[in-house]
Amino acid sequence: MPELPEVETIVRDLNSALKGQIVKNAGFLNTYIKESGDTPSESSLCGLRLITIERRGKNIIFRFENDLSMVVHLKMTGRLLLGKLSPKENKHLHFRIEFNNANLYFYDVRKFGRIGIYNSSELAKHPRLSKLGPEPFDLTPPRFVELFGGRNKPIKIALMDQEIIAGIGNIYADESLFAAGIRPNLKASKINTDRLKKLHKSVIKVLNKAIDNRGSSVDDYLDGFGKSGEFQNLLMAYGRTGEKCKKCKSTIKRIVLGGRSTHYCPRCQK
DNA sequence: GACAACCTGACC
DNA sequence: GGTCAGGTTGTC
Repeated sequence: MPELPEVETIVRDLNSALKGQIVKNAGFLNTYIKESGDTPSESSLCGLRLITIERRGKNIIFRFENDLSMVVHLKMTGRLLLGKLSPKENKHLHFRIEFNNANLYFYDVRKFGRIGIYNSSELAKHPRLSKLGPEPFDLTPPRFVELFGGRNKPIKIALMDQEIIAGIGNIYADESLFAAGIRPNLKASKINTDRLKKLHKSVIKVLNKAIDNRGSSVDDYLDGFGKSGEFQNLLMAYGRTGEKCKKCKSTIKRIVLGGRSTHYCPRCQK
């Protein structure tokens, strides 16, 4: 479900509500979503202070005292929601933490999401986190060009590759490429430096604008308070197959790349 | 690379 | 009944 802007929004919401609180209780209601490889049990969080919550790519990392971290990946339909009261029975509720002043719930209809608890040495070896590429906002234009320049694969596939750059998924790959005027299936190696620099600017602009609008609620995404985002109303390409391009009035086309629906304007994107 | 798999639900 | 869905991972 969520990509960088959605995860960033959730992390900000949760930090504002939970930072500094003490864990009273924590537990899985369904261990199916427990990440394989995590070792300390969830009960070891009890009594610990939540130092802060961080985002790394699409991953959410809760930092607790005692060198413990909890890693959450929401995948397609996962949600982290705050609540004062216990929700009534919900078959999609899989994990909960009670803090002294609020509760945090993990819901996931499709059960693709994962939660794992690690100490710092285990966290350093985490198979997904340890291989993650740089954060988009940390990249200079030359570094961005270097990262994508020689790649012999469609630029959209490279943009969504978490080991090349972290946090971009299907929506923001399509939107960034629209903003840069680049066809999603163009091989990265065929794009000259100026156009790659333009793409870098577009990625940053699109991600920032999406964060400002609290993410895109196309299907399932809700923020930490259970509210929808607004960026779905501003999408130029994603999900607009057959509709008129907002810039040139041509019809938005759909192709499949890397097994994912890909939307672009054949006139604006070359 | 392409493709299926992991799951459930919405929609045609 | 079939298709599709903000993701990742393992197998051709």
